This record gives sequence, C-alpha cells and structure tokens, in this order.
Amino acid sequence: MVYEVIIDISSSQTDKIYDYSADFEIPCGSRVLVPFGKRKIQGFVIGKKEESSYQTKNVIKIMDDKPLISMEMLSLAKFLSKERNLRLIDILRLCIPSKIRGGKIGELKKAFITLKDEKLIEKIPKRATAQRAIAELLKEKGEYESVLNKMFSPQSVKSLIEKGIAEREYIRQLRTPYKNIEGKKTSLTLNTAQKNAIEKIMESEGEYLIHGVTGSGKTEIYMRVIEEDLKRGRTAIMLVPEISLTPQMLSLFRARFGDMVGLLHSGLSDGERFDEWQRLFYGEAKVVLGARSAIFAPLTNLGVIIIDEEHDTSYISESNPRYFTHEIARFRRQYNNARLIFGSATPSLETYKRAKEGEYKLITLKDRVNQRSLPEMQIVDMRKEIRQGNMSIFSNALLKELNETISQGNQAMLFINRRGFASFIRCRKCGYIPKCTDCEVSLTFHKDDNRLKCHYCGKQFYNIDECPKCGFKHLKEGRIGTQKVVEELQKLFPDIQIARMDNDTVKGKNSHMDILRSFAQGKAQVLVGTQMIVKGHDFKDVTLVGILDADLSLYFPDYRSNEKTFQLITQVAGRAGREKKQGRVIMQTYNPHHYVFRFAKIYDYYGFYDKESNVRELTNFPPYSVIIRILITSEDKQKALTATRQGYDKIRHLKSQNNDIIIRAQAMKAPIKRMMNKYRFQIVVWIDLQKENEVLSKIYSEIRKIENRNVSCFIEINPTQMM
DNA sequence: AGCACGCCGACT
DNA sequence: GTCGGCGTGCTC
Repeated sequence: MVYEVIIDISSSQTDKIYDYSADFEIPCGSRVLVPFGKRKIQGFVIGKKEESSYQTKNVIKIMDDKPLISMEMLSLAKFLSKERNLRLIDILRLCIPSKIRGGKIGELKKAFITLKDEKLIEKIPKRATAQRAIAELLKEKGEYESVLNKMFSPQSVKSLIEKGIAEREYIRQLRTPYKNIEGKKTSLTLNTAQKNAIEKIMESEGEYLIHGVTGSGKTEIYMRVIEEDLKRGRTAIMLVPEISLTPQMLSLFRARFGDMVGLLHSGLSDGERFDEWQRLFYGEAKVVLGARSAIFAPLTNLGVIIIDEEHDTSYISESNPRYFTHEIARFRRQYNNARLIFGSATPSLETYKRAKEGEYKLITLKDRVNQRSLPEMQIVDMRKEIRQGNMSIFSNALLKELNETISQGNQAMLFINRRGFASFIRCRKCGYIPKCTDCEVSLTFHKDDNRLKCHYCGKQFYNIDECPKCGFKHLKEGRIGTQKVVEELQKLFPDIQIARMDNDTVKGKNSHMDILRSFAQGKAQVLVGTQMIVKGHDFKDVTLVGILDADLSLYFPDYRSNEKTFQLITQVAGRAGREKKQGRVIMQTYNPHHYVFRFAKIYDYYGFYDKESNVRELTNFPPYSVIIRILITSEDKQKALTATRQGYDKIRHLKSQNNDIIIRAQAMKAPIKRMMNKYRFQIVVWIDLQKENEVLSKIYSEIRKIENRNVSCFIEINPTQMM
C-alpha cells in the first residue's frame, strides 16, 4: 500500500504530499518516521492509495499506537490548506503539543520508584547515607525517578533498584495545572431568560449568538448546555480570550465538571500542556477550557463549541498559520453536527450581521441577573477643560469623583488605551484628526518624510501644522503612558497607593494575577492600566472607572476602530459597581459628540450597530466586502518591486475578467517600508462579499507563481493593523 | 529545513 | 592547481 505523507518541515518548498510504501497497515493520521533525502524525518499519513506515480521509499515505522490526528482534523487541515492557503503541516502541528513533536518527551510514560519492602532498609550499608535517605523518603510514598535524581545522585537511585530494594515502574504521569484551585459552587437558580435560552439551544444543533449585556448570566447558560451534552455522551470546547482565562473561570468549571475539564492555554508549561492534551486525547477529560488554540483540541464527538466574548480580536491569529477561530469552530460544528454558541455583550459587526440575516440563531438577554442597572456614564469634553485652563490629563469632574471615591473608602480604575500607539495628529483645541478622503480611516503620521498616509489605500497628504477646522497651531501627536498617569496622580493624591498594570509591569508568569489580586484585597486605592485591567476580575469595591482618553482607539488606522472603541468602553464601564455598590464611569474625550460615545454612554448597541454598519456599507468595508492584503517582502528591493508589479498585473487582469467581483485593487509600499532587512510592498484588493472564496483561490494561485526563494508573500484577509 | 551540486575567488 | 564561498535545486 502507498501512503500519502506530509513531511514535518514547515516550508513552502516541502509543503506537498510525498508517497511512501509500507507492507503493514497504517491508519490515516498516524505519525510515521520516513527517509527523506539523506535524513530520517517524521511525517503524518494523510491518505492511502494503491500505487504511486513516483518510485517510493518505505516507511520506517509508525511512531505511536494510536493516530494522533483524527479524521476530522485531517479534513480540517485539508480544508484550510485549500481555502485559506495554509500549509498542511502548520495545521497538523497545532493539533498536537510541541512536546510530542519535538520528540523530547516521545515517551508517554515516566519512571516511578517505590520501595519494595520497608524491612529491606536494614540491608542498606550504613555508609550509603544517600541510599538510606532515599529509602526513608520512599517509606512515605513513591516518587518519580526524575524528582529523586534531582534531590540525590542518580547513581544512588539506580543502585537501590539494582539491589532490589526499590523498584521502578513506568506510569503515565499527569500534572494538573492550578491544582490548588478548588471548585466554587455557584447559585443554581436560573431566571426565565436563561431558561428560555437553554431550551432554545438544546432544541436543535446549529449556530447561535447570545447577545447578552454584561452580567446577564451567559456563563451559567454555557455550563448548563455543556452539562446537557456531556449527559448525551458528547464533548465540549469552551473558548475565552486568553486574558480572561482566570482562576475564577477555572474554578467555576472545576466545580461543575471536576476532572472532566482539560485546560489549554499559553500559560501552561510544555509538560502541563502535554498532560492536559493527553487527558483529552484519551477521553479522560471531555471538556476543554482554553484560549484560541484550544479550538484544535483532540476531542471526538463534539456536542458543543462555545466562543465567549466573541468580538475579541484574540480569536484572530495574526501570524504563522493565520486563521479565524470562528471559521474553524464552524467547520468542527458542522463535522460533528454539534452546537456552536457565540456570546458577547457587544458582538462584532460581522457576527451580528449574520445573526440578523438568520445565519446564526439570535438569543437576546436584556437583563442582568442581579437586576442592578449598568453604571452611569458621563462624557467629559476635554476641549472645554483646555479652554478653561486645565491642561492636565485629568478633568475636574474626574478629580472630583476620584476624591469622593477615595474618601468613601472605595476603589477606582483608570484606563488608558494603548491601541492608539501608531502616531496620529490631533488638534488639542477642537479634537480634529485628519482622515483619508477616500477611506474615512484616520491618517498615520510618518515622521521620516513628514507626511500623513492612509494605510488602506496608500494615499499621501502633506503634514499640516495648523488645524484646518479651527486654526489652532498646536497639533499634537496624541499619546500618554500609564507611567505618566501614575506620576501625575501621585502628585495630586500623595497619600494613596496606586497600582499600575501594563506590558511593563506584567513580565512574570503570575504578575498579572498578583497585581489584580492585591488590588482586589484593597492594597491600592487606584489601579491604572491598559486593556489588561478590563477583563476577568470582579472587584467589589470599584465604584469609579475613568477612561482617560477614550479617543485613542478611535484613531487607530483600522476600519474597525469605531467598533473596537465601542466594545472597549462598554467592557471597561462594566468594571464599575459589580456587586452591591452602584458604579460611575467618567469618559474623557475630545470628541464628545462622536456617535461611538453617544451610543456607548447609554449602552445602545443597536443604535451603534445600525449607524456603524451603515458607514461600512457606504464605504465598502467589511462586513460588506472582503479586503485582501498581499504583503510582498524581499531583501532585494528590485526583486520585491518586480514581484509586486507582476502580482498587481495579475490581479488587474483578474479584475478585467470579473469587474463586479473585484471592487478595487491597489499596489503600494507597505506602511513599514523596510523591516528585518526586508523591503516591503503590498497589494490591497477589495472583493465582493459573495464571491470571496472563488476570487481568493484565484489570487492564491497567482501569488504562488510570483513567490520564490528571494521573495515571500503573505496574504491576509480583512487585516487589522497593517504594518 | 537541510543537504548536494556547481561554478567563481584567494590560498597551502 | 584546490579549498571553499553560497546560489540553486531537490527531497516520494
């Protein structure tokens, strides 16, 4: 029999099927060792056939007793390689932990040492103190050989075994991450809305969107649905954004599902990940709780997939195998005839549009479980503050509230957006920000040639030093840091403790949790931070949330910046007044009349959705079109340029054949013209929504032709931060 | 990715 | 003359 093998090398040159023969049976999905040129390399069997058109070599051996890749994941990999131009091997690698692949722990079992008989200790020579110590230790309980080897010399351990005093057996050893986290029981009563939602979801397999305000009890619904599916003998995937995968979340799941929960996220050590993966693979755990990559969990017979905080951008993989978690979830749902649930208080425009059009069944939860109203938001016009002579970063209203909060013994959170990192120009007096005349996307300031550029269409504008709206001469690059805020705040409130949380302060593995925990314990009165403070923790004493510069994310050169800002504000606001205390939110902006803030202030998702989709439709942006960006890079500027021209010609040719499908196409320098010693160009193509896949595959095949050893091409769909 | 083949410069 | 530079091509 001839087997089709994918070689475990991630390179476009080797990303194809190689045929090998074997006179023994190999199931599809097996990991095998094969000769490849002069080397022996591992690969994956993805198919079999009677004969090959090549002269084949023989498979050396099968590496595991059970195929590591299921038929489902094989077909997923094939689907993604065809429709999304991803390498098969890159997908297969996501399906198994790196520890297996690297062969470092190829062995699934570990040596465990136990004492044969206590009486045998007598036989150890008095002089062999180390051996005696080990034996004493083993009297209590057995221990892994690797652990003993660290405590004593490996030689002593060995000789104990050789003397027949201790014995060695090989067992599967599993580390349980966060073992110390106990299950926490939750209230078991459901309100009518929750009951109805569960009933509707259990009625039929399909795709659902739960649009529920913060605190409407979505998590309880998720857990009930999972429970139901477990009863039916099926398995479940529960995805949350990486950052909200907190001990709280885990303890909820542990309480409900005990050891049935497997955990998969980037914070695990290789060993922990390997163990959790194994438990899922062997069916010992049937529920996986994890971040994005857990969508590749080795579960069979899936009953439900849940994507919580559906709008979160961490579900989009922006590097290496670029994938959309939603798309993979939909594939797996369909394959297993399972349920797929998206949940969010502020669904992405794309998801909500699909729900409105009936592609997803929409479930709306209007009320919060505790009946408490959402915190009241106040918009502060920072232009006014400046006119009144207040040049500081804190408005008078915010200072007043801060004072009050602190004196009442409550806590405050100050939020600074760091998404607006790219330089943009803003009038300090009227808040004016220059935008592209064609795209309605804010322009990015490029210091090197003192120009303003649109990252989507490439149009350039001369930099301005005077505001065209009000004539004010002090245009500024808008950007403040957390550190600055802490300094200023400390000057104003010398007696209080201020905690800071941003990329600089959360270096260590646990520092993120540590900061949050100490704030929750009241060790600081104010927490100043970026995005990170937004998710995952409930602080019962936080009654004030200040958004220092609500505009920052608005002017990111991204067509989704309005949407992101709305989502962010809603989420930040939800941090105020979680339990018994009523909260307040102060939102500082230079654009108090911008519709994002008007709708966010009154938590009007529908109002925002209608307005924003209208804008997108008029400007031809997703979800009313698909934008493809082809990034072309090379160390040789001329080669990159030639390839870009070739690619552009091909696409223009495609456009001439399908004028209604390709809306427009442009070639230009990439926003970052040179990076890692490579010159960068890009082609941006707007495609009609309906014909996405058809055109995409044509573009893929054209682009593959211009790619070579010196020129690489990356194709992105609906890119966010173009660089 | 890694390894061989192959065709041009400065050396025992 | 040859040792070795890294450009190009191939691996079932």
